[in-house]
Amino acid sequence: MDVPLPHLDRPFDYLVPEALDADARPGVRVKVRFAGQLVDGWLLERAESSEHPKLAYLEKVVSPVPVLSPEVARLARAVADRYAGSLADVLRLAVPPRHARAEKAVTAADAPATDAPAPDGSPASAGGTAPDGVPAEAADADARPGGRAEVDPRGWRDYPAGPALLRALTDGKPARAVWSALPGEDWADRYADAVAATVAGGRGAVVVVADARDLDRLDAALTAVLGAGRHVRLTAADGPARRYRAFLTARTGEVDVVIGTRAAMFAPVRRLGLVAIWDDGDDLHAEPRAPYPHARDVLLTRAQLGDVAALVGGYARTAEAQLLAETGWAREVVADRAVVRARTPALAPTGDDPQLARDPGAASARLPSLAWTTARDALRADLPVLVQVPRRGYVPSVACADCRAPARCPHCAGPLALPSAQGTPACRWCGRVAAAYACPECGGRRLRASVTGARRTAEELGRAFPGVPVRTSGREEVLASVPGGAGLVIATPGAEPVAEGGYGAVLLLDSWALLTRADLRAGEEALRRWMAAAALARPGTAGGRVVVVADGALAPVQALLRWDSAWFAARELAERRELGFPPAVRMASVTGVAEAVADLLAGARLPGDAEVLGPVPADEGRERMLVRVPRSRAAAMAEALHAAAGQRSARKAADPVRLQVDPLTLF
DNA sequence: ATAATAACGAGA
DNA sequence: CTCGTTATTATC
Repeated sequence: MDVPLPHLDRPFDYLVPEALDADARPGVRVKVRFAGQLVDGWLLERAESSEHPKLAYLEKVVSPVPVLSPEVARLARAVADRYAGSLADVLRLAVPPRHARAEKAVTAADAPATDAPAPDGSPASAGGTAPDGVPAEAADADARPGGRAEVDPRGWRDYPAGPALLRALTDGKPARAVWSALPGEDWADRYADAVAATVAGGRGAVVVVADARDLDRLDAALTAVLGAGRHVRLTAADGPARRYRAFLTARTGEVDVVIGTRAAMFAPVRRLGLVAIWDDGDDLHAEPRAPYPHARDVLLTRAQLGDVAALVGGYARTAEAQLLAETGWAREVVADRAVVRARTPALAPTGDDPQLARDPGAASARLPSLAWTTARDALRADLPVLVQVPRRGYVPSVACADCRAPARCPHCAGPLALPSAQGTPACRWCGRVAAAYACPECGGRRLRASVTGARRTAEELGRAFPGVPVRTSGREEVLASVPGGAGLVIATPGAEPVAEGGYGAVLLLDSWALLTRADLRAGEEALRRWMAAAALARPGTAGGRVVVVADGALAPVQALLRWDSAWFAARELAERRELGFPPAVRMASVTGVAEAVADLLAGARLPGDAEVLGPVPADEGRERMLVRVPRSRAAAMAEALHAAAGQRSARKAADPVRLQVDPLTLF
């Protein structure tokens, strides 16, 4: 039933009229009369009989195409349960809106082929709770052709466990890996290897990446390895028609490799053998619509349910990936330290003190002198230089309104920030408020917010290095790649182009904008962004250098300097265990007006060891409570919260309450 | 949303 | 005790 009300989150039985018998197959969209009105729904399974005394007839089969595969139906139910949401909400994310013209085009093209392979050969039990053993996909895999082409494991040889991973994929084994990519690694090629190995074993794959640029890269790499037409892109950015078309291509089994952004995480793939996600720390992987599932968790659930291999990779490792490794659920695929050392660019921290910049060039660019000389040397060697600058939207730092000198704390020289538009500036390091600030340079007393954007940094650096071409890559225009040779590239985090041959120098200037964010993940996120940029530098042996403007004693900076995000992730996870934060525990946030939140929690039969924390004020006069349970009680908590939401919706409680399991931000 | 049903209270 | 009104609950 395609209604989002939590108390209606269960299957309903209908009679199938004679005329619809042929079309009414599991997985089709239907229309039924429910409480007097026509509503959309999903046909989950056919049955001989029903417990229910008086059944109504199915009104209509919207389209005879069984868009919902049994595997995805089962997955959707599991995801709804994990996130305390409704099946209908998950199905809205899992199956793209129907596009009649696209449907006609696809089904006309391969009408004879659609019935023959019978993608759902098993008697479809999509109801969710009834586990019918091995899904059809896994059973089919045994029928894989014996003679299979080996995939060249060369690219994975730098990782001792790599070649074995590829072999396992080809053998159809449900290998699970947490991969830490080496700096300079062409991750898209490695993912293409993994997909090719899976395909060689006669099975399909789903790969999810964070954004369009990563998708283009993976697309190109896959085309190179598999050839054209073996895979399909699934992303909301392609528009409804193309998206639905791509979806159908996968659903009919025409292709069995789907790549895409998080819209692809539910993609139906025949004989699924591998799910993979690249850069799982990117917050774009978190679905912003109810029930807010995270692509990593959806894919891992999929792997778990279907005996499917899983690959979680990135330059940096998340605490969640670390948990997979520590619990033994997945195996680490990492390079030996000697190889890491050989591939890593020369990394150095530097202070942020403008006094250090005695060179006139450095001063005019407002760069610490080490950053300036590093860039200058790389340009002299005819190598490109990448400068990572903060993105707008972070709490802005503050500068003198007259001379533009950065405003610093008179006490500890930390950066000042304005907590609100009209507030008093306060130090981000020591927290002291600087009520009567006077600029040490010019004596000015007025302050202005100053996140120096990519554009201005570009202008200033252009002046500091006359004659050098300057490119910017950011929100408006994201560059995929830049040529080798002397040139400056100014990019915001996540928009760094790849340079031909690698950058001679990478300057990471946005350190405290990242590190001082009031966020559980601030350190992890800073490291992730630094590593993503630093990975584009040449190895130290080939002259690649990275300068990070940050205190070298800080743990994320240490992790960057040693290129050891596993160490940082282990530390981070240990800390979260101590503090009782995800992923060490499971949390849920309950957001709404105070009475509604209290009402829901009062009605929730939470497990005995659940802790309820809060309230914390949320935006628009609402408040937020957090519920925390040990991971072993996660399912019980989700069930209790979903049931409580059901009670509320059944009695038509007016004020909505938002339930989020493992919300991305906790504060 | 809306209809069936249970609960309730006033008036006969 | 009945009728009419209102809260509650289920909706195939």
